[in-house]
Parts: sequence; C-alpha cells; structure tokens
Amino acid sequence: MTTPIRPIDPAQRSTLGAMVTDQLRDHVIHGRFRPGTILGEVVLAEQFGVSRGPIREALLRLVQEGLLRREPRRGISVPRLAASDIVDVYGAREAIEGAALAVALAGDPASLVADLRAIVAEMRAAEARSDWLAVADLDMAFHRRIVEATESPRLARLYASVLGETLTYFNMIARTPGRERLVTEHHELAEIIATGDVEAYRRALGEHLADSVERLIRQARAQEAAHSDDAGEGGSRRRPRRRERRPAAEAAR
Amino acid sequence: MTTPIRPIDPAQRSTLGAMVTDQLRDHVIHGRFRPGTILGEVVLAEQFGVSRGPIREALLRLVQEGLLRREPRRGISVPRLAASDIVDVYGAREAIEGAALAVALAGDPASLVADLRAIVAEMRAAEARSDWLAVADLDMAFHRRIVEATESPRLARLYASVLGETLTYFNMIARTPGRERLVTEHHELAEIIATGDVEAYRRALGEHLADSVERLIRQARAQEAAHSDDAGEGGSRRRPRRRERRPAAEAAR
DNA sequence: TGAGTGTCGGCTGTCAACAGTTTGCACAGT
DNA sequence: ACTGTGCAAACTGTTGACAGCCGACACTCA
Repeated sequence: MTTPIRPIDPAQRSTLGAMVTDQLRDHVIHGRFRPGTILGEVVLAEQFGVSRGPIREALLRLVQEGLLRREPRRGISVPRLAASDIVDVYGAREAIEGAALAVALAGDPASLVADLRAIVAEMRAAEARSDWLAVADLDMAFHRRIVEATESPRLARLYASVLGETLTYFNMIARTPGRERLVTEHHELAEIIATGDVEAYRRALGEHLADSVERLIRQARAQEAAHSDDAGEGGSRRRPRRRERRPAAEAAR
Repeated sequence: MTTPIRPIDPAQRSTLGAMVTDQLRDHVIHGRFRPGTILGEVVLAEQFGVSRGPIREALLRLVQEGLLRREPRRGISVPRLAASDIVDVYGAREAIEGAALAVALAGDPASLVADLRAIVAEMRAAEARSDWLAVADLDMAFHRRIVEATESPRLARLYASVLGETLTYFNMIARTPGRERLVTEHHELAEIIATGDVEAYRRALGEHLADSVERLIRQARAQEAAHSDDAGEGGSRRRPRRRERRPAAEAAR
C-alpha cells in the first residue's frame, strides 16, 4: 500500500519564521526563560542558526499573542507574572468559555459531552501514573474542546490566544499541591454540561478557575519569596529595571 | 501656564513599523483595498516611503489581527468577506460582550450607564446632521465601552481584535437602509443595562446584532451581484484564484 | 486548434550591513 | 565616599541585496 499523493496543505508549507515561532513559543510556555529575561535577537539568531529576520518575525508574533512584552528600542522580554495578570487571564477565560458553552449547547451537545467524558477518562489515567504534565495538557484540551464546539473560528482563535498565556500557568499548576482535585473537578464540570444547565456551569466554572487562581497566586508568592531579589515591578518607577540578559542557556536545540 | 514636563509614554515612543501598521489598518478598515487584492510589499514600501521591513511587520501584524490573509510564498491579501464570516464575527462579539456585561455590572454600573447615555446622545446629534460615519464610530464606542467596563486588559484586547474586523462592516452599515434604527436601538440597549438585567440585555444584544448581520449580508449580496465577476471562492479548487494585483491606487499619502 | 512544456518576470523569504539609541561603567569633581 | 558626567559597547530598528518559488506567457507538438 503506497502512500497516495496528496496536495500539500498550504498551511503546512511553512516558512522559517513560522517554525521559529512554534519552537520559541514552546520554550516560553514551558518556562525555559526566566521572567524578566530580555530575548536578544542576535543571540537567538545564533542559537537557532538563522538570521535575525525570522527571529524578529517570531518575537513580534509572540508579543501580539501576549506571551512576551515589548518596549521600543529596549527589546522584547519575558513578562513577570503579576497576581493581577493571573486574575485577569482567568477572568477572560471564564467570560469567553461561559459564553461559548451557551452557544455550544445549541449545537451538538451529545457529541461534546462524549468528548469531554473521554478527556476526563484520559485525565484519570494520567493521574494514575502521576503524569501531571499530561494532566495539564488534558486540562487545556477540555476547555478548548468546549469553545471549539461553538464552531466559531474567531472565538476559538481568541480563546486559544488566552489559553496560550495560561499555558505558562498550567505548567506551574502541575507542581502545586491540591492538583489531585483537578480530575474530579473536570469530571463534575463535564456532568454539569451533560445536564445542559448553562447557569450551573458558569457557577462551577467560576469556582473551578478561582481555585486555580488561588493556588497559582500562592505558588507565585512562594517563588517570589524564594528568589526575593527584587521587590517586583509594582513601584512603576520611571526606568527601574536594569537589563537582565541571559545567554538563554540550553534554549535552542 | 507652561506644559508640565511629563515622562514620555513608552507606547507613544513608537517605531516606524507601528506607524505603518496604524495607517495600513485604517486603509484596510475603510475598505480602500478591494477584497482579493494582494498587498505587495514593494509597492507599499514605495507608497509609504520606507523599506520593506516595517511594511512586512505591519502586514504580518494585520494578518494576526485577522484583517488580512496570508498564503506563504504567495503574498498577503485582503480577504473576501463571506456571509459565514459576518455571522461568525458577530457571533463572537455577542458572546464576548454578553459575558463582559455581567462582569461589568459587578463593578461600577452607574458610571457605565452614564457614559453609554452620553454616547447615545452624541449618536442622536450625529444622526441629526446625517453624519453616518460618526454614527458608526459611536456605535463602536458604545460596545467597546461595555467591554472596557470590565477593567480586564485581556478581554478588552480580544474584543478590540474582533471589533477591528467588524470595522470594515461598520462602514458598510453606514450606507445601508434602516440605519436610522441604530440610534434608537442603542438607546434601548443602554436603558436595559440601566435596569441591570443581564439576561434581558443578552437577548436584546442578540437581536440588535442579528439585525446588523442581516442587513450586511443583504448589502454584501447586492455588491456581489453588482460586480458579479467571479463566483466567489466557494469551490476550494487547488489553486483557483489568479493574482489580482492592484497598484493600490491612491492608497498612501 | 488545443494541450503540454519551457522560459521569463516578479515577488516573497531570508540574509547581511548601517545608523541611532540605550545601557553600563569608569572617571572626575565635590 | 558619593554624585554627576562622559564614553564605549551592544542592541534594536531600518535598509538594501540575493535566491528560490510562483504565476503568466509564448512556443512546440499532436
């Protein structure tokens, strides 16, 4: 059985810039750059083995996705996560996902619920083997599935954008105590959706996310205290923070 | 009274790329490029009087905002608006704005309502002098104000992104019959918000937007029939559409 | 006459180089 | 010792140039 000749997907026919974007996003999301680090174009260009052009394209894109922060003439850096940011991100997620569910239920609820239950089952399996990174992935998949059920490309794109920002947090959650509750919480969410009660889901989702936010903030505080080198961004002095450029270590490769 | 010395807003200290982005977005939004047009980098670079770098930055950004479409190695073009896109954009708006209001009402409803009433008043004035473009602007401001009332930077950014896409449509709406209803509709929306009934607002918003969608689709059909050169994109053949490059006319300047 | 093929022009993706700005450090002055 | 100034290095923003790819046209052959 030879593989049939298939036309190449235009989206697949990627450019160098796109590849760099994906890899860089992965690095940022998995927290391989310490918050506050300025991502120098030349350094990255050397590490990726390409010129500054594609690197620039990737950095600018990630800035627009909200994963990085840019200050003109100063560079692009990994943002320090403030407590207010965590609250905001999760608030935005709650708003969109809550609205999405109402739309989704008007479509094909049975298929949605089936998929969600399957995801929960996988979560349970991942939990059994203590694969918390997989649990985090499935957590994301769960919520994304709900928004995708609206069959609205825009809504999906927007949600993906916020989810991208939370991804950094997901990887933190995987290390927080109380993570065992994640599976049961999602199980309950799925069952509430099965009943078709949007309002109930909104309440449950709110609690679920608030739970995560609380844990994250505590975790963030703990990390801050551990490092405890700078008082952390709050003061808004004119030009406070000095450059903190790292060799980016073992980033590329 | 001399103007006090104030630190320069970093966001203000813009780059060439940012300026080009803004101008280009303005051109796209106001429909100065015909749908299907491929925006050549060199042509734009000459018109704006800069090199291809900043142009590229601007184009890529607008692509990510959803205003333009990119096909690798082929170029970046103005998308043809399909009826399904209009429905999707307005669906996304309805979802986000509906969710946003619930959050906003938990904050400072009085201030919000006051602002909305002021906007409606301005709308009435603009209508009186038949300034339909101003009406469209105020229409946007009205809805944006609601989302901004959530005080969530993320939500505001996401909504601004979809609003950007609708902007193209706003300028169409300003030319459609029935535009007189816009003012009264917004007046009603504001009053519903004053009552604090979120569900009622969601219903009203749905009708309001559905109204716009219907008018837009009719308008789009009319335009299509008027041009009636190509059957419009539907076939999804492998490499169907031929290049349609325009001198971009009197765009820049 | 029509289908298929070779060639040419144009454009994007990528690279390398230049100029202005910012940052960090050293030195002079108090 | 401490503050303020001047200098040098480094980096971003911007420019110009090059190569591969895509589309169109013309030519050949059946």
